[in-house]
Amino acid sequence: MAQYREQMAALKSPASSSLKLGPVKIPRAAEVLANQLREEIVGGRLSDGDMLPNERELTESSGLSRSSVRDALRMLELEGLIATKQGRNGGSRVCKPGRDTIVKTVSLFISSRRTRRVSLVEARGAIEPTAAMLAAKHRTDEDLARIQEKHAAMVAGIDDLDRFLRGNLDWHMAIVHASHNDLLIAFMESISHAVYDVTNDETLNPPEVRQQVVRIHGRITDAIEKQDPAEAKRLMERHVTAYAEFLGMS
Amino acid sequence: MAQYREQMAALKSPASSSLKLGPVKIPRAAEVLANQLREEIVGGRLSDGDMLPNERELTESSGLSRSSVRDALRMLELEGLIATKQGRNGGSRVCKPGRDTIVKTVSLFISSRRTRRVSLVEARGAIEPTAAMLAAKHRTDEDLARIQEKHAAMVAGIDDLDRFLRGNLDWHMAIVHASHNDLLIAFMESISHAVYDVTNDETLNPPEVRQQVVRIHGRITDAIEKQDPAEAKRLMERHVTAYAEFLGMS
DNA sequence: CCTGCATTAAAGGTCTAATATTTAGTTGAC
DNA sequence: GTCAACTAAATATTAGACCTTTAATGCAGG
Repeated sequence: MAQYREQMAALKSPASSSLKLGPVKIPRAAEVLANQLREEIVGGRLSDGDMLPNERELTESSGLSRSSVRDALRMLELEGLIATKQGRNGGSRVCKPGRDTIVKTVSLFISSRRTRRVSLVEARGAIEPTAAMLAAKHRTDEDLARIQEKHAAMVAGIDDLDRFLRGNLDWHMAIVHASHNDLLIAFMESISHAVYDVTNDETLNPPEVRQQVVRIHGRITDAIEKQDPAEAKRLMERHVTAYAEFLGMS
Repeated sequence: MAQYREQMAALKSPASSSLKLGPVKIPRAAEVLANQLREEIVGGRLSDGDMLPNERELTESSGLSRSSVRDALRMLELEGLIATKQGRNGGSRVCKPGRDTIVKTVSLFISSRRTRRVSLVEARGAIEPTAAMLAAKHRTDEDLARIQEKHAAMVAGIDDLDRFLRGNLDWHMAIVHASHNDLLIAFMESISHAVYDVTNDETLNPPEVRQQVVRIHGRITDAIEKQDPAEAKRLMERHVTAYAEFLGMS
């Protein structure tokens, strides 16, 4: 605790000289501790699956109060770096953050900024062609089966907007997953729900558009089956820009 | 509080029938409150700049303890949905989450999963061509000036690896900013530092590669100046895939 | 032997209440 | 009028108690 107070004091000490300095960040106790623990984790001294000391021990060794310790643990938990379990033999276990952490953050970003439809479609247009190319390059047989299955589901549901859009979403996500690139998967998962919501409208999916979508999806699926990266990318690019232009006109 | 206990009890009530159900999520008091407040915010009943009730009021109206209320506020703060200020007239003010929230999350994801270099470069390869295209389409004069400035800085620092890479990074980010697409900017900011770290190596940037990089950067800058989206995209695509292949060989 | 129940211990979850610190306004001396 | 001291209102932190959950343990009865 004394340690902490010193840090505080140092931060607030007057800059008596004429140094121009930006706004001073005053960290809270919990943040300081969280930073230390985070450093231990990403620095590799604590690895996946290890247990953190329990709250009371941390309280002692840090010199902070239990509330502050708990605040720090909550932060790490929200960051997806630890998972906390109640009960005997419970405690905080280190774990690698999953894609869901990214998805939550980006989803909040999108919905609270009311990101425009065009921005979403642009972002999708950036990710999907590359994802399709990588899928064609790296797909396994299970990946392919999944993609074909989702495509079939969409074709079967072409007359039902909900089923059609659901199948559409699933097909796109199956392709991105087949890229085996965690970052692209996370980004795409983050925006796909928003894209779904924003295109969930009868007028944005008239029958002739659906027909065309199904046709090109089929061709892309084939290109991935044949493991033709360039073709998969080219077709996917045409597909997303075509739909973007269609949206732009409506 | 009584309310909360009821929820708990309901969650644990025996499913007397033979329903198969997944692992039961047991929310904590603070989470429940956080969810309610988050809903108020993203649902639009509280908008950017509004003040939340202070902690004691929330304590009263929620029936929870102050610790739980504070836990909830901390969560929202970490999500970037509120900013809390100490002191008189302090409190929690609603704010839109910024890109930095995404950047932090994704950076943690990358570093704690030890994401492979190739994945990073693939993700960059997805984002940048589209960003270049959008930059050519939507750039302002200030955007262009900034891009040209960063390009000049890189050229000037071509013999100093640090300056070269720093200029490289800045140029790429300037282009992405000129796309005026918040999602692409956030994604690119998230990975650019990692890409920088991962390519910060003399052997990955021999003189002849630097020369070539500068040349094509110049052409891309020109395409953006001339507002030629297709050309900007084509060149950027060639640029990133060329570097990806160079990395793949080394 | 093994099943099932009660007990217990260890951990996190919650509540209360007090104290410390920060910050914006207010007042008063000059 | 201006600056310093004071005051009030808010969050930050601490302390300690009690509650709830969970797993291990032990024991009784099959």
